[in-house]
Amino acid sequence: MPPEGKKPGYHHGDLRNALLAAGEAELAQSGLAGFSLRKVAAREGVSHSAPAHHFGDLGGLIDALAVRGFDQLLAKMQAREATAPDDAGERLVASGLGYLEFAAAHPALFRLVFGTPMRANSSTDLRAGAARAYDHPAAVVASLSGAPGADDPALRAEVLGYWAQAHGFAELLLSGHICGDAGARIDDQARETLFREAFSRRRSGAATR
Amino acid sequence: MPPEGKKPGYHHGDLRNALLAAGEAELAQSGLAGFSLRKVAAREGVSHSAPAHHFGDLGGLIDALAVRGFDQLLAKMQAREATAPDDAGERLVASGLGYLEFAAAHPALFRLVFGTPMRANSSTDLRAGAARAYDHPAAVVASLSGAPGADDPALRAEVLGYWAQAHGFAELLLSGHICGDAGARIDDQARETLFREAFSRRRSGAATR
DNA sequence: ATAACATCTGGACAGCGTCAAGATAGTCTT
DNA sequence: AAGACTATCTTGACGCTGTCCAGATGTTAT
Repeated sequence: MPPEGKKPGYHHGDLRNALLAAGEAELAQSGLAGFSLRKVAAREGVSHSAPAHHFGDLGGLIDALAVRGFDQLLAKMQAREATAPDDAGERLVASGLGYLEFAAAHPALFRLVFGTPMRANSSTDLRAGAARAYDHPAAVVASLSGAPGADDPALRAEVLGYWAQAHGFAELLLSGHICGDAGARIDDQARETLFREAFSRRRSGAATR
Repeated sequence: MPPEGKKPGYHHGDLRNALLAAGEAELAQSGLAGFSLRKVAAREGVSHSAPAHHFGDLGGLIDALAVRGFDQLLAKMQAREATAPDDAGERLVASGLGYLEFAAAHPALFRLVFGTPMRANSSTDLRAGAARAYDHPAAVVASLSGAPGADDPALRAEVLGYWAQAHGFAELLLSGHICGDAGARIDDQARETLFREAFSRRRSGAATR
């Protein structure tokens, strides 16, 4: 019966995916600070050490949540781009706005995703998820810059600068260093105006390369 | 005898400042994950609940460390600028490099500083520390843009874009999304080259405003 | 000296992540 | 069909955490 999980008919059915969903819910509700393995387990009505078999330890659960987070981030970028006019520059701005949208909609998950350090021994899933999220804006920048070689160092710098700006904007927003209070949700429209304003200067620089 | 703390002659002498120093040391050694009030207290040889009287709770200690962190960040920016040639653009780049230097030298403290959300009810000290750190790059940008009015919205956007890029670069560096491994210290020279490359595009954009 | 106060200790408590041992349910081999 | 095997989950324990509270200790003011 489980749609896609693992084999059907376990004790729980599909505990692994259920725990991931519960983890996201818990994260959205209690934030990153109060996040705990035991609360996630309790949310699914399962014993406190049931998650261990699926994720090893807390780090394992966090990594798995981060993988899903990367994919959600990517999806937000793509969704926002789909609403943009058919212009390379506009698509890039839209992608950045999608980035911000995700951070604003899921602040705790966003912090979890980028709080998880990418290490040389990180799981393959995690590295692949991060790569998917990075490759997409890279492709957009490439199309904007007239598609030079994919390994062009200038392109790499361009993507890095773009990503850093969008990411920093998101982080500062969540820290409350932009709107003055991390709790008060900044108005969507105001956020977009602010980002466009700050970002347009970067774009004009990119166009002159 | 205590140089500047509070009144002299306590049981410990100047426990508050001693705990702050111990906190930074603990942070540098064990990172943000393993950070604990009790370990900091043990470092100074005092009981596990001695810090409570000076900082209230863990959040109070963290806020106090964040205030110091902001000042250290500011100092790093200023120190780096002092070595830059006398050119507004170069000073701005130097300021960003100072930002990165601080993040690379004190990763856990950097994350603590910006992980502490600025809320409307945050302590006056914390808000003032953040303001000091923000006002400085703002002044540099203002001098670069030909010093328009301090409340010019265009200037505000310019500063925000600059800050976001430097901050995002630092965060991505610490997450391991730039060099591929959060543990491996990226070479100082490589970091600077990368940042200059990514940042120069922004500057050229700024110049055309 | 006596009172008031700031500072620090020590014990208690619930919640946490992790580990080890055992119960339960599904699958596979024969 | 029956037994062996494995995956899944429960239970109880451990040390560590932040916080609270009663009290001890040292300092200052009256």
